[in-house]
Amino acid sequence: MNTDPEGRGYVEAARRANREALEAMGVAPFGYRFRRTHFAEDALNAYQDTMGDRGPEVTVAGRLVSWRSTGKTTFGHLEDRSGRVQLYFRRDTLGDAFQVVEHLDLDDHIGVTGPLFRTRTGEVTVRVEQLELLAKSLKPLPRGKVQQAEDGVHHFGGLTDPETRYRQRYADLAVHPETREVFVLRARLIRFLRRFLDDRGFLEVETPILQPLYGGASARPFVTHHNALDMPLYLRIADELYLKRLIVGGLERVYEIGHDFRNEGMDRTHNPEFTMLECYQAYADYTDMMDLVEAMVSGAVEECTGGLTLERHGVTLDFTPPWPRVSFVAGVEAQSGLDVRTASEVEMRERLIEAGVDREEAETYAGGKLLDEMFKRFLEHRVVQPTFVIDYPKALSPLAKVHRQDPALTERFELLIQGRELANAFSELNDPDDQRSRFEEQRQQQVAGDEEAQPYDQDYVRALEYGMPPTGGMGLGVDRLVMVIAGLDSIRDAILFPAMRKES
RNA sequence: GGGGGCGUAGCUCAAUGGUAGAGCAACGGGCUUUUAACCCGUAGGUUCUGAGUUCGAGUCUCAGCGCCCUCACCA
Repeated sequence: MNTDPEGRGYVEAARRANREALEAMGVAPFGYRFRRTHFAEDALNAYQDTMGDRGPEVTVAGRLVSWRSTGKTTFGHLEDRSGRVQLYFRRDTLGDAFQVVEHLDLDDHIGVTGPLFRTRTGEVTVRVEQLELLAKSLKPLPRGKVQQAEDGVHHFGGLTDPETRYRQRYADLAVHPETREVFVLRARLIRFLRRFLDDRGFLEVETPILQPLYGGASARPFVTHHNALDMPLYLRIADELYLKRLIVGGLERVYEIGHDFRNEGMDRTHNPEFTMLECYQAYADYTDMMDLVEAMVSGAVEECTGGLTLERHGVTLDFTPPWPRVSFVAGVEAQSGLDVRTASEVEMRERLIEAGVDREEAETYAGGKLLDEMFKRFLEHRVVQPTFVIDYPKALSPLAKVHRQDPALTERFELLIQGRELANAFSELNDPDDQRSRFEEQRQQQVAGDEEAQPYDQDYVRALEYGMPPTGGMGLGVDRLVMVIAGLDSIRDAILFPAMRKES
């Protein structure tokens, strides 16, 4: 590569030469402000065919996304957040200003003014009479060519490398309107979730992200250090215990939308920091939370897509309530032939091995882990349509209340869609003595080497001792809901800046 | 963490172990209604990094870095 002293290539050197040429003729390469009268989309709509060659004058601003010079004439497209509009630059219209046009580059930000007309090929276009350079682009975006044909939009080249798309999300967004659309949809979804809960009397709150003691889920935390206090702090793995303290405090209905942090593996459905919605409702139980989730998620799908069905990989997902409710025990038994409440661990392990689990691996399963494997193997991945799996075994659910009709079970449900957990909810355990003994169990597991065991939170037990009303609680993975609604296969496509290794 | 794949021009990709190429982008010239504009010409490379095998490595071997897929764990 023929580089200048700063290590840039010849392509960038050419843009810098253009910048210098513009500065030499008194054109500032970076403006301060610009007032537009129309977005691109509005400009297109402002033209009527009866107007002929002299449509209304518009002032638009945006980034140059295409550029075709034919000598004394140049065509290009300007893109703003609403879309694109074609620009037409004529030497005899612009006079001396045409020299500026000759030093523009693809990706520059400009503002232009002029009347609308329709070209010979039928496209509504701005005949540029005034031009202002707003920001010079010194580095070309990795832009492919786009051809709009009758059978759809065709892409030629462009930014396709996933690593570059995530690391340089700004370039991905600048080049791909469809990427911008995902995050517009994400914002609309979160706005809907807030409004939904606000309308039902839930109070939005903020609880600590830096915590002296983490809890509320089983996961390994990130640890940091507070210098002034000289003590370790943990990034929260869940909001749960703080939100329930607020229920004790009488706020009755609270929710929080924020980031949780879990120091675990990353893959297509896991990012180390992710967005969780948790909400808690006093005097409610898990059946109330099921109604809430059903209304909230189906409402979100309708808000974002206009309908209640989604096409995903050839399957139609139907969000029309009510959704099927399958009991954990019956669902696993239907596929495995075993009732997990009465079957022996040996029987369950043998059944898993028959189903294809490695024998050596299966021999290590016991207790809650074994039940979890039975669930994963015989139920979870088979659930495609929105479905509530309800009444989980007690061993799997240390924070949930015991089922009022079966002491082996808890009042808990998960919402599954496409074989994935989207939400998890309980009738919350509010007996402080019971909670204390469950923390004791966790402490023993921690001593035994379980790095995900939950630490004993004495302050939380103290709060429960003051009396927490019966409460229904729910947590929902917002990134995963975005994935479902936007049809994304990787959580990285639902997060603007997904976690990446340090760039070398 | 285990297994598999990939890394070449600004972008997208080629190249039997034998002179590293193409399209687009860039630069120069031409063209006053084009739209993947077109025509003529020019330039552009530490083939991810480092060792090794070889007369000779983009290609083969080893190590490292990064990304993707997959399995395990977790939402």
